Amino acid sequence: MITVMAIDDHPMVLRGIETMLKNSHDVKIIASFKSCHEAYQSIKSDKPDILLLDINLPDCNGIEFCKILKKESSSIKVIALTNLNETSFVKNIIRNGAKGYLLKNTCKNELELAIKKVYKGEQYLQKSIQQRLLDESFGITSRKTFIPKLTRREKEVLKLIIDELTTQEIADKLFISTKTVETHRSHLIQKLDVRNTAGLVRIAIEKGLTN
Amino acid sequence: MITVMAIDDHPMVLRGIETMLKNSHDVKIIASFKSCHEAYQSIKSDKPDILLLDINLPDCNGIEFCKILKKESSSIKVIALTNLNETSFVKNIIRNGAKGYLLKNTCKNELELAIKKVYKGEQYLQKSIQQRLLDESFGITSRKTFIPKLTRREKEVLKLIIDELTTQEIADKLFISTKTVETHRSHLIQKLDVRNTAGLVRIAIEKGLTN
DNA sequence: AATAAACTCAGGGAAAACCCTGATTTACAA
DNA sequence: TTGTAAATCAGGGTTTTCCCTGAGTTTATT
Repeated sequence: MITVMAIDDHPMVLRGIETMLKNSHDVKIIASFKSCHEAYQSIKSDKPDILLLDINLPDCNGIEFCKILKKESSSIKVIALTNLNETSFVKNIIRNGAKGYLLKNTCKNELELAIKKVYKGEQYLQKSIQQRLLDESFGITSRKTFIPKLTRREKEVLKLIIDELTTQEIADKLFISTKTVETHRSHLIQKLDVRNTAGLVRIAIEKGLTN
Repeated sequence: MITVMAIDDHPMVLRGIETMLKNSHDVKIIASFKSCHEAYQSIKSDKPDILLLDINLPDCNGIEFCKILKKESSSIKVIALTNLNETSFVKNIIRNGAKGYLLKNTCKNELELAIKKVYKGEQYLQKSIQQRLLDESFGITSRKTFIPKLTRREKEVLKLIIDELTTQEIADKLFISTKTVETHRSHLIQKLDVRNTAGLVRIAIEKGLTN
């Protein structure tokens, strides 16, 4: 019997999950929670095999929570269960340790299948998500699949750019000259293959370089 | 016994609704559908008392569907059941004949209560929605959830900014002067309460204003 | 028909971003 | 030891963004 916990802030969705899995012979929901905070202790003590995790949650971001869990105990396997149909979120949470990604429009069979696959150590992505990732990699290959190496300083500067700081302000904050910041900026623009600040921010968010 | 139908494209949510109402003595779910199209004939023939209706649906907009049903003078009473936590949607669908508005984070008791109230001819709005409508009429806007209305043109310009186009390029593309584009830019900066292009891109992506 | 909102455009100026070449220092690895 | 990557900084110039005031036109709503 595979033990499962779920975190979602919608009681309706939790009920739906419970109902979908109720008659399964292999999968058992042992608890469900409205927030990460509520779930945390139970996960620690009861150690479920699988966690179904929403991303938009009231108290904390699902991606962050996934990261934390992975850092602390590698045994639990996380399946993202969310409405966010954006490849950037998929990449981001997979990069942070999730093994599956399902949209909430999934059905009973797929949910059960995903849980079993992930339990066995495989990865499970919903078909439509999989297709979109493929399409994307065929379409904009060079840029989107390439993850450039950014130096420590470049990442720092990038974060501050995203926080709307100007070159002058960044210079003041890091105790370096504006000229140095400009150098980092142009390196970032080259490395990330964009044209200006707008592209910098977009790519950084899409690739999750903000963390 | 109050008869209820539900339309939602997420099987999970439909299951949740069914489960929530299963043990009720006064309310009975008689059918549920993934799209308006599928539901239409059943509504016509079986004439349920209440329709739980999502707004974002694959084949048609819930608000439009509500309008159509009301135009055909069916006696059915519509309760919007959606994730759209924006007063504009509430006002819009209420204006088009809906009698209730619930978010999907509602619980069993509230769902049942709302159905009963609406069945009796009363209006039912979820507490948080009600409060926000009140706040709004007093001119209070909470900055966290506040998503300003962008005009058609502003959205167009915003998308092109995110695509790394310069003001000049945007002007060429939209066949307007650079000065006009600059006006839109500064309106965007004001409305979204940011300091520069970086903030514009970040907020737009985070709030999903790109669609 | 009247009001409001949206869209358009202009001038002028300050600030910021972008681009290029070139250079020094530090650190770490081959 | 030598080479490479990283981080630092400068000069000097171009382009873009940002900000302000002001104003005419179109479109939607009432």
